[in-house]
Amino acid sequence: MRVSAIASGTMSDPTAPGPLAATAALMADPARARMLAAMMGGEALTAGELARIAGVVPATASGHLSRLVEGGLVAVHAQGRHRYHRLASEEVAAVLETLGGLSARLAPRPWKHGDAAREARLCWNHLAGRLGVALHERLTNGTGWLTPVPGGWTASDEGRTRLAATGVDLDRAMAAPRFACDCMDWSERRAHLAGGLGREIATAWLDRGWLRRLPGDGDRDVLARRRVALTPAGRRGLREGLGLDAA
Amino acid sequence: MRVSAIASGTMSDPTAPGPLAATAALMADPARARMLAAMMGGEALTAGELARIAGVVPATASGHLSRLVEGGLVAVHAQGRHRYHRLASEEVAAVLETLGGLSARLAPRPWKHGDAAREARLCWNHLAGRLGVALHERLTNGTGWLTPVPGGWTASDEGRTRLAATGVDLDRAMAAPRFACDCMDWSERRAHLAGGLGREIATAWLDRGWLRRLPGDGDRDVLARRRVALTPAGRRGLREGLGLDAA
DNA sequence: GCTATGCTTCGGCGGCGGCCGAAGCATCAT
DNA sequence: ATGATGCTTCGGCCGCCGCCGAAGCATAGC
Repeated sequence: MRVSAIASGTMSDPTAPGPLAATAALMADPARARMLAAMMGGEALTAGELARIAGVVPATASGHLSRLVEGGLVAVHAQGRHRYHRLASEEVAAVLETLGGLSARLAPRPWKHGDAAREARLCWNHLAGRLGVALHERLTNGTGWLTPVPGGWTASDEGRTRLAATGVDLDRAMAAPRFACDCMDWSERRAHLAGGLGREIATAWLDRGWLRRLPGDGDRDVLARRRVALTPAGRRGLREGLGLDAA
Repeated sequence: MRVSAIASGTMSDPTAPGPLAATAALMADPARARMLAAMMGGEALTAGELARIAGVVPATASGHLSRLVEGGLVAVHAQGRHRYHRLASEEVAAVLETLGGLSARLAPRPWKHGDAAREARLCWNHLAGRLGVALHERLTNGTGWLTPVPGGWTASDEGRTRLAATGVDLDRAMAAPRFACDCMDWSERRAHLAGGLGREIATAWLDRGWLRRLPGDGDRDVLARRRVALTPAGRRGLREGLGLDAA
């Protein structure tokens, strides 16, 4: 009978750590969590930078990074005497994003960061902060350029035209596993745009000089590293192309 | 200037644990992870049951559960001299699901569980295992009863009719935050159906006796607790209603 | 009342693991 | 070659936390 088959030796040791716990443990250390959060900016960072971000000496950071690489969360790329680290996959970024969102909502602590990083920043590879929320609002409510589908959003013809005119590569956006979906914003507590479209919007606007990265405070502040600002050209482009008046 | 504002005291302590690490730490302990996995079955479990599942004495389990409740991952409901625990929200379940999926893919270790739990089981609130994968296959490939949209799946008219005929409440399924999306199967390494539709399918088929819960091995085996089996009526219903021949 | 059961709190033990400084390699610069 | 820089490995310290047994409450049943 079936039950005896389960009770027999074929079942896994119930006291085994389990893969979930192992992966969670990698994220559970404050220093490692700061490193991972920093890598959510999308760029590859050197071990030294990550050590400073995490607030530990290089020796400690090296150990942490080894474990993250070993655990498959981080990919490393040696170049000269530097070793560049980045998240291993978009899936890792997605897990960190959802886990971070849940954690932020669970922790009722008021958001301590100053307003600077709330204005506009990159979240993984797409636009977040007040600007990201305003864009989401503009594209979905009222204009109908994005219309809801079960798991996210799809673009109307008018929306495609408008977005393409701002330099966004819609074909590449469609090729992503998800075209457009919501990503909860830690600071605004409202949704902004993620998925392939979010990524293409951010890269396109950075490329054409509508957005520029702002220098952070050294590399201590995780959020500051990802800060971006709308340039005058970008402000004009958003008003004329999307009818979005970024205050 | 902006940078000085960040350098000033308004920024959070960069050495603070951070909510992400704190939440991850709650999932990082093997015993707690087993408890959380057990609660993914959807039912509320008593502290004693969870202690046995986790393989620790009640005293230890009590401590773990306190921390999970304190951390907002688990909700507790006292009734008589029992205390029933369940996951605090669907969002928690979603995070566990994605984190578990990532972990399973990262850990290349072969799946140790016997075949029993692989046949058919409930994953959170929807159908998984071989039956879940077969159903997913049937609904998407060939029939086109589910058609892909950016973030998941939508149902064709034919698909709605077919599913409604099996007792699925499509209105309730549509009301969910996600109608239908993929959930990676730990044992099969292939997608099965999650979202509102997945939930409604499982509840409907359990209600009409097409599926029945199987008794697990006491409550030691997490997967066994969630095992279900197709009844003869269910086998017939699936073949006649959906053209799905569940071997 | 008393006893049994479910659960929690308390105290103490032990180990995992994070931290650092020092030393060892590797790479780049002069 | 010689030194400087980036990074890793090694060794030792220390604290956190998971584990258990025992005792303390609460509820249910007699």
